[in-house]
Amino acid sequence: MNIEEIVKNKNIKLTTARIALLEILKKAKKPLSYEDIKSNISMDKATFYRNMTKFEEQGILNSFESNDKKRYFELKLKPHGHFVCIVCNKIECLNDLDIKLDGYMVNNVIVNGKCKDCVECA
Amino acid sequence: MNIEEIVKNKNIKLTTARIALLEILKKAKKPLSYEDIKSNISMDKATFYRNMTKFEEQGILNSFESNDKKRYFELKLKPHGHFVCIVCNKIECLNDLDIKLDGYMVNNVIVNGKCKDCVECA
DNA sequence: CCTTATATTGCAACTTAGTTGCATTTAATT
DNA sequence: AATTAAATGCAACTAAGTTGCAATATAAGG
Repeated sequence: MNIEEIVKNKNIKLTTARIALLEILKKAKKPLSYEDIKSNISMDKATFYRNMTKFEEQGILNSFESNDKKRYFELKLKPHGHFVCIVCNKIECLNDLDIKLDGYMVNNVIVNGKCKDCVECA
Repeated sequence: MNIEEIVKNKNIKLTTARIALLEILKKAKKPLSYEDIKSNISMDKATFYRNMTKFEEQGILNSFESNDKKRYFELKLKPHGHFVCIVCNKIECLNDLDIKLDGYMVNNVIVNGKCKDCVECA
């Protein structure tokens, strides 16, 4: 899935900033925060957050607050859940987690707890 | 389950502030933020957050960041998941959601999406 | 019941992820 | 190329949560 397909039929102007963001998000195998990618882009954080809001409004990505008080963003390519470790804040994708709730629209499932590494070191 | 049972065998000094907090959390049928309860208590927010951290360290409660950038706290009485609406930020308890992951310790499951009301109004 | 050691509290100052206003620049359209 | 609406960068701001420190309350021992 290339960038053109992602933004097809969306109300999105394709600026260089947005293409750079979408490329990075597409390559990432997990949700990213502004902190994660700011060294890879030359873009004000206001622009970053405004673009993320726009992408989310247009249904291109999902976002959620993690336990480190940061917002994480991920393209809506293949739906899957996420595990967030309350000790080390690591985020892992959970591909075998499919939750449906009648009458609700489910965007993202987040499981909070201790990851394998942090369970062992407890 | 009364307050004495909750703090039994925990390293917790029972101050009036803590008793008030535990009473409020026990009565609540859903996770609460500082914002939610500050009008019901006379307590500095530093004291509030330090006590929540202490309670969590002692395994008395779980906490998580919601999509409104606030931290929510709930006593660990009966394990259950939570639905968080990305539109209206409402939090609902999901009592029929039981997720286990091999090797991980699961504390709290959060489902992000649109609640029944916000799906209808979309 | 009074004293003492230790934990807890309140205050105020601070931290930091994210937001907003505004002037400037860029993209899409004619 | 000119027009127009949207996007960008900057700097100032917002607000949830944290920290240092002096004052206070708690639990334990005499």
